[in-house]
Amino acid sequence: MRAMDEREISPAVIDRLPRYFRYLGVLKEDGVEKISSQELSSLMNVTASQIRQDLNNFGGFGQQGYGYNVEYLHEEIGKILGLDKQHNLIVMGAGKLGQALINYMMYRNRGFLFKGAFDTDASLWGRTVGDIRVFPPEKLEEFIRDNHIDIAVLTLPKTEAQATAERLAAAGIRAIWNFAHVDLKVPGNVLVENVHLQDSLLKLSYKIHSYERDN
Amino acid sequence: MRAMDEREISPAVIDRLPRYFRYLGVLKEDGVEKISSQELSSLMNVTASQIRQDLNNFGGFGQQGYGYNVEYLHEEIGKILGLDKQHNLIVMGAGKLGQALINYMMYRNRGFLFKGAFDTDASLWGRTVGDIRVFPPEKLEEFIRDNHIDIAVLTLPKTEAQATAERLAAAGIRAIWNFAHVDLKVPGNVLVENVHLQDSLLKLSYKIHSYERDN
DNA sequence: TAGATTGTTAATCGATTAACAATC
DNA sequence: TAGATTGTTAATCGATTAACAATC
Repeated sequence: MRAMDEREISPAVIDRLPRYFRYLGVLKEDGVEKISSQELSSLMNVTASQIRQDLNNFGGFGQQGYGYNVEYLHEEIGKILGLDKQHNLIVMGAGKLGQALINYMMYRNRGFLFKGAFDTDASLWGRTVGDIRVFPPEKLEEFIRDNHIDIAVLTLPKTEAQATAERLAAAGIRAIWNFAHVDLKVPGNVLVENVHLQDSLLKLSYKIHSYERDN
Repeated sequence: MRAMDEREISPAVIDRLPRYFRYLGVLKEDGVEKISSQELSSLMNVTASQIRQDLNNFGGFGQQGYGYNVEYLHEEIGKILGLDKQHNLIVMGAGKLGQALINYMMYRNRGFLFKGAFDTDASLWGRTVGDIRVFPPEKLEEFIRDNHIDIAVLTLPKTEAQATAERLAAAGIRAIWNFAHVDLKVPGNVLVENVHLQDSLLKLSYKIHSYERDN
């Protein structure tokens, strides 16, 4: 029934967690009360076996002969993802992408609070994006400390990204959501999640040409 | 020396191709002429064996006793990724994210040409983002045909995403770069690459809490 | 030629799927 | 209780790493 000990969770499982969370959220909104691994599997296009294996990495959330309670499972996966905690974010680089992320993510994600943005461009200082103020970089360390910032969103040119990442690490940031077109080198206690948009577009390009070669 | 037959390339390999391309681009810019799998491996934090295996899915690009010519390998991986071809793009949804993507991606990626944007908001029609014009949705099919659009960037609310994807598929689009917070159902000949920003942020959140549990 | 390093086969490791006993 | 479906172990499949012969 339970299985949560100190085993390492595989990256493949972690990759799938947000997707489970997303589907369960939709089911919950639709008023679905219970779901079996078989039903969820046909919905998500994965095997029922994989769903049960994945979930059992974190504990037994289901009930034999019944299935899973949608609301409960959604809640529990939310906790596994850390959504019961609050996160305070800053955005490094208040250019087009930084501004868009503030606007795009701010209201969608309860629990992730954008607290400020930083940019070297003095003409942006004091201005607001959404209702987030842009500050000069020299205020960074103080701001991180005073506002308990744990996540920095990095939307800087690749030339500035590495130096800024190091400065963020030194200032005690916990995690970097990296949109810069480089792989960051940071101390092991700073966690990095990359969104390499160029890489993603290149993959799509590959698929197009690979498909054309084969058909 | 060669190995390119009709074997299926694994998704894991495809995932790594853009990263190889990126590192080789930097090496090339830095004037590095040749590199061995061993040198590249320590740079990229992967095994030399994996690099050689990955590359040999597509052919023998190296030379025994020498290594790989950086410029040549960069060029060849570029071709594998389809970067020798031109792609014409439209953006569906000219909101903050759509606008940011146009500005962010437009000048960085030769070969990917943004041709137009579409939005239901009449106040945007005729306006430009970067130098890209925003059109009303009723012009979509005609525009795709006339401009040989092959990729659509989808930055719409999830409620509209699926219907729009179907319309794009019917209009003959080849691929969708999907930023909407849903998994699209499209015919098998339409290729989809997802950028699920919320999922990515949730993964980062998981890592933070998992790290805190373990330390 | 000798040294270096690829291309490729074989061995290992990890992740997915299948099967089924446990149990609600 | 009988039926259903989980939790979990075992079997399979695929991906990564190691090893080495081929060869520049």
